[in-house]
Amino acid sequence: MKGEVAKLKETRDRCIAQWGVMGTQWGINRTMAQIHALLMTAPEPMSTDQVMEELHISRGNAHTNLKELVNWGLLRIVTRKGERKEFFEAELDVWEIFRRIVLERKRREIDPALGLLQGCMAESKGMKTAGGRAFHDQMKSLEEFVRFASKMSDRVASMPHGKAMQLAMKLFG
Amino acid sequence: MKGEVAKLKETRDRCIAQWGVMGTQWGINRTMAQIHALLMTAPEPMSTDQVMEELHISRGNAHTNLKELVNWGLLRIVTRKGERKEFFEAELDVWEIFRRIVLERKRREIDPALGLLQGCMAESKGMKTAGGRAFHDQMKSLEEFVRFASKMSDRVASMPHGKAMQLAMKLFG
DNA sequence: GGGATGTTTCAGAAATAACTGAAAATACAA
DNA sequence: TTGTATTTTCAGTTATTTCTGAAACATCCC
Repeated sequence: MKGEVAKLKETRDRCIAQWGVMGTQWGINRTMAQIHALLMTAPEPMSTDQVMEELHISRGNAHTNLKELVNWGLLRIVTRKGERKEFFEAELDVWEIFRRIVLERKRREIDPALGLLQGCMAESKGMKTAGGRAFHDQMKSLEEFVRFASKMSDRVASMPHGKAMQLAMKLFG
Repeated sequence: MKGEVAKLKETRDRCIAQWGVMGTQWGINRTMAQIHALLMTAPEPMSTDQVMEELHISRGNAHTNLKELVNWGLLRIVTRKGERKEFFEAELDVWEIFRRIVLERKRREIDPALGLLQGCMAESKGMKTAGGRAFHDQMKSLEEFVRFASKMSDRVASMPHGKAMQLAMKLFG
């Protein structure tokens, strides 16, 4: 019979691999998602070298993606007394993970769209032809909605966990 | 001085090009996003050939992406009496666009993650080692949250526009 | 059937994104 | 300052995704 330790390793490895595959569908790269899964399930912080070895990837790749995850706020850098090496640990609180992802997506996906729509609205303002007015109206309704979505993202992401859940429960039972 | 028609064309073209660039950051391909912008700002339904000509793309590319947008529910196929050709028109209602995107993303991003987490949870159930229990607990808290997010997506996407806005206003006024 | 019109598929080409490995830069300790 | 450990960068390579263009397929009409 297989030992529990071996089975855990197997399960965890498959989890990491699959999380990587899914990452490509979330618009982040495979390695970044794998590192995230690796560290979310690591019993303690890991160094760049440990990540390289575990995932069989190069130093450059490990480094770049670790730092990118730090930028997202999904990993923290920790150091040990007397050691210069950096270790990385994952944010484990699900609400905090959610908040970070919402804010980052807003920044990358919503804000640029809003800027574009506002530019188009401004340029088509006051047009007299039917085509011009139709374009302006369409841009306007999109802009209003995207601006609203932007605000909602901020509001949700600024709520504490308990409050958000309480609210959601009240709404949706 | 530049005519309004020319200016509109310029603005619209830049809008389409930029929407395409942003598409790549949303995890859909450039052409698909461009076609979406093209049709959202088109005064009337367009044929595959018109789309090809407007965006300077091949038939295969136009076809594949038009059909993909139909799958998302962001375009509809319309036909004209006595004509065999298919024309495409965009969904213009912002709430409907939002709903479609939420549902599609849930299907692609949330549901697969939920499946993976539930599998990992099941496999690590009842483990006795500290590592095994920690892994199980982490999977469980992620699973609970993702399952919750899945439910929220469905609920929000099933609300009529008016209701959703009314609710949002009450919450965040 | 056979021709005309339109849609779908797909193998190979082109473009884009991700990764490697090594060199350069940085930080610290002696 | 000099040596060592570590981080960062980046040019070149590899992998993946997207696009093209043409052939296959479908549908309708004569």
